[in-house]
Amino acid sequence: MQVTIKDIARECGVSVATVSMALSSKKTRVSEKTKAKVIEVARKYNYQPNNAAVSLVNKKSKLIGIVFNDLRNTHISSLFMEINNVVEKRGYSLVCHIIEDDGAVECDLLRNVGAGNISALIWAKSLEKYTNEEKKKLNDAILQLDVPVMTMDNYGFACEGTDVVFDYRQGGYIATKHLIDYGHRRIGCVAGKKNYQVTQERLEGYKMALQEAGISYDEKLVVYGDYTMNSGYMLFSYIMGKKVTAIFSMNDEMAFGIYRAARMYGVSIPEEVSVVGFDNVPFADVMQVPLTTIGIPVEEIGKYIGERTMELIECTEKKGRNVREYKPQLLLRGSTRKI
Amino acid sequence: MQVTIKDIARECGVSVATVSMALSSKKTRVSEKTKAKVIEVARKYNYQPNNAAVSLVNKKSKLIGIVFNDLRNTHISSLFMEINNVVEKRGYSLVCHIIEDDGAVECDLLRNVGAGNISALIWAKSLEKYTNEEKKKLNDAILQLDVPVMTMDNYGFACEGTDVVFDYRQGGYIATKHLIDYGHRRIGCVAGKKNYQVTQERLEGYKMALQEAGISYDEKLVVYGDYTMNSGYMLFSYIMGKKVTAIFSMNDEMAFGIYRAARMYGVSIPEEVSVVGFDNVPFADVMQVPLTTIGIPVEEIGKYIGERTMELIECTEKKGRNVREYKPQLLLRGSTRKI
DNA sequence: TTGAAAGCGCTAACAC
DNA sequence: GTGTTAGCGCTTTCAA
Repeated sequence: MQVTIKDIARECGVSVATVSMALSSKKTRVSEKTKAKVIEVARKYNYQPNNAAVSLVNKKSKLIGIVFNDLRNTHISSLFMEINNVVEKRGYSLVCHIIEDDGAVECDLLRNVGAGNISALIWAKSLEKYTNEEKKKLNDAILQLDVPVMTMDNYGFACEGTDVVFDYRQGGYIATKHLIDYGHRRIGCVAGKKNYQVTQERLEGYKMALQEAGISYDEKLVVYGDYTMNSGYMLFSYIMGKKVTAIFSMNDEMAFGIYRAARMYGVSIPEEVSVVGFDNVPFADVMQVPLTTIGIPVEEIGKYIGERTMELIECTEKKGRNVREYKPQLLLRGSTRKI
Repeated sequence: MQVTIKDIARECGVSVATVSMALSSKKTRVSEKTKAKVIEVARKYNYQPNNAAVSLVNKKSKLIGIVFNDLRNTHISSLFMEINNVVEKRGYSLVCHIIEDDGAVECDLLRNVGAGNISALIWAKSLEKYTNEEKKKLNDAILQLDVPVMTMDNYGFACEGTDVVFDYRQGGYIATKHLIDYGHRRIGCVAGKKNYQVTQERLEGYKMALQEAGISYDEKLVVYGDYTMNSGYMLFSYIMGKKVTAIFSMNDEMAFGIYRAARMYGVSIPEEVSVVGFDNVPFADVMQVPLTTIGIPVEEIGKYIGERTMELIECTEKKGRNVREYKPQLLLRGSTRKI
């Protein structure tokens, strides 16, 4: 049995209220002497306040909910580590919720999350193309949580928090433009899940670059995967069948799948086909032919999310909702060549 | 404000006790009629019990603590996903604690964890070579938690739970033996953190294989990194300076670092040096020269940990402590060659 | 079958 | 400066 405030009170010959105040970090009217005594006894018994009790009365806990799709992607796990690093230092812990892509489940999940007395929510999953009704349902569920919510996309939530967005459109544009600058005209696109907002944005960038160069858009050159390595692997033969000289892969994972398939089919990168990835995960630079890719400042983003979350939790005045945008960067490596 | 049991009681014209019982999954003596009514109203208001209150009275929460070093390693994040997948289905969530390698911090962390009203703890960080005093302190802190504790190593904790261990010694042996079978006599070892138990075990396997083949152990051929890609990268030139024809890398990450360095130095794998990794992360199979490595059944292990944890939480009778061991497997790919 | 009441551990008025 | 008390939302005796 953990020792409680009551045990300490008894031992010190004071009331529980005094103990509570003495142990509180707020400035109180407890005498130095009593305070010292209480702290000493508390330490002696290795006292730890019961979080459930504290949450119950404060209506807030030291827990921050975090929701994402898949942690196996290095890009996500790096983000996670960065966020955790910040909040942990302030005594908060992340409670994980991993969610498959399905609007219905999201609301169920939120009911669950809401019961958890979290102090904030970090919604790090990709935004999908929701119907208006789905959107409304999700927003209602979020509002009911009544805590600040950070998102990684423009969810349009009406609650306090920040939408931390990345300019995927620009990223798609830069990647494609680079290929065009290298003389490619027939550029395949291995896209991610079609119903993700971030997929559509990258695709717009891709189209924009093509249009700018006077290359007509051919939807046969665009093929949809699911952002996993395996999907890149599976899609390779289709896209090569379209006689492309270059591929824009919407993330590095899929690009790795492409590498693997290329090896299998004996197609060499970049001699026979140029490849640009997206994310800049650490492995991108390990390959025999390092992957040219679009960099995302994950450390910076993670740190910001963590700090902003803490600020929202600790600041009493409401701050409303704002947007913070990060920009892409082309990382030129070995997987693309001029033709 | 979330709706409470009280609101429902008022609306139904019954007492809170009745509502509580009606909503409980245990068999109760509430009339079907009342029960139906209560459930209907609860659903109407989207009622969710307040976890803090439930925890406070039950002394248990729907939270499971999990402690690890670094999630960026695909091997760890896969494990995490598997575990989460199992416990989430049963309504539990994982609360993350990431911890640097330092005994002192561990106990601090545990104090923190203990305050969180978790129902079980999954200690998925590597065991270090502790002094007896450190061991005792850690064990005491663990005992005070008074919840089942799963570990991924032989921590020797005295509490209820399971040590899920992997035969790293055998893994080290198999990896080295494979190299010896391929005719290598001068085999470098890029080890992980020296103070980790798992490092020492792999090293023992390495030595065992050498001895068996009548090759004398040369400690100059063993060099210690920290299991990150970067450390493999940094250590490459040293180990090549020792004129080895093969390298046993204690994990895949470091092997990738070796790949990268090899490319930089223009050393080809496996022509000039054979490499064996350890873990079998998905990327191992992506490389131009796929990495021969030691497989760990991560899915199986993660699933077992999740299920065993749930069993320990839900079963009332104490189950004591047991050990479950998993075995390594050599995955022959392209990074080793006969000489 | 249902209700009243106590209590889980803690905080914060309010009283002394 | 310190103690008394109410109450956070819920479960669980014990009475009715």
